[in-house]
Amino acid sequence: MPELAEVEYARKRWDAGIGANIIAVELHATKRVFRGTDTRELKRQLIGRRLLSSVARGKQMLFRFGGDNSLGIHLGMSGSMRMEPPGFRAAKHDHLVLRQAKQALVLRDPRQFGRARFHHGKSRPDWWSAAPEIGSPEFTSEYFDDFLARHRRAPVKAVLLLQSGFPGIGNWMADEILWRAHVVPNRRVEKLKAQERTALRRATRFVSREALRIVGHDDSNLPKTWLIHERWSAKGVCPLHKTPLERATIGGRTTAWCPTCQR
DNA sequence: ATAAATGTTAAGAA
DNA sequence: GTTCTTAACATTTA
Repeated sequence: MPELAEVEYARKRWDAGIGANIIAVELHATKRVFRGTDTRELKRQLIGRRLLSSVARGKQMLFRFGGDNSLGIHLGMSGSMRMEPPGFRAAKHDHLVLRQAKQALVLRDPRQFGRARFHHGKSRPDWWSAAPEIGSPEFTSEYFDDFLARHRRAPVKAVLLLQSGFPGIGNWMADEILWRAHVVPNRRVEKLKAQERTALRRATRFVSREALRIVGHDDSNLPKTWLIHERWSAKGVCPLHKTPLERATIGGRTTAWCPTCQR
C-alpha cells in the first residue's frame, strides 16, 4: 500500500538492521523486481557489508551500505518490507532477504511492480530522483505553477500522479488533495484559476505533511474526516455531507470525487 | 469467471 | 522536441 507515507513507514521497518553486517543475501534472481539489476553483483558486494543508513524520496528508498554500495527499493503496487527472526524461511513472494546476526530484512512484493536495484560507487545513482520534495523549501509556488504550466492540457488528476513533480503522491493522495482543494479531477490544468492553484498547492502540502506525520510514523489511521476511508468502496460517500461519490477512470486510474464539493 | 487493485514505463499519437 | 494517452507488466482478491 505504498504512497509517500506508507513508503516512509516501510523504510523504518529495516531500521533495526542499521549498524549490523549483512551475513547472507537470498534473492529470487529471475523475478521481475530485479529487472535491470545485476543480482550477482548485488550479492557479491553486500555480503560482509554493514547497513549504514537509509533515506526516502517520494516513493523511492535508498539503503546505504559500507564500501559505497547502495540498494534502491521501490514498492510498486504491492511491495512491503519487514523484519523477521534469524531463522526465517523466505516464502514465495519474499524476493529479497538480507540476513544479519540478529534479524533478517525482508522485501516482499507479490505483483512485482516494485523493484530492487543496486548501485556501487560514490556517484548518485541515475535512477535516484532529484525532484524537489513536497515538504521542501524548493517546492515553491513558482515551481508548482511552472510544473502545472508544462502539463496544461492534461487533467489535473493525471498531473498530480506525475512523480517528476509530485514525488510520493499516488492514487489515494491525489483524490484526497483534489477533494480538499474543491477541484474536480478531470479539470484541464489550464482551466484552473490562480486561486484554485493556490488551494491545490496548499492541499498538496497538507495531505503530504499529515500523512507523513500520522501514517509514516507508526501506520496509524488518518482522521475519519478524510476521503481516503470512503474512496475504496463503490458505496463511498463524501465525509462532509454524505453525498455519494462519483467515480471514473482519469489518468488511467480509478478516481473518486464529490460532485457537490468539487467543481 | 471477470474485474479491479495505493505504480511505472514504453510506445505511439497529438 | 515535448506532452499526453494507453497498454502492459504479475498476482491476488472480490
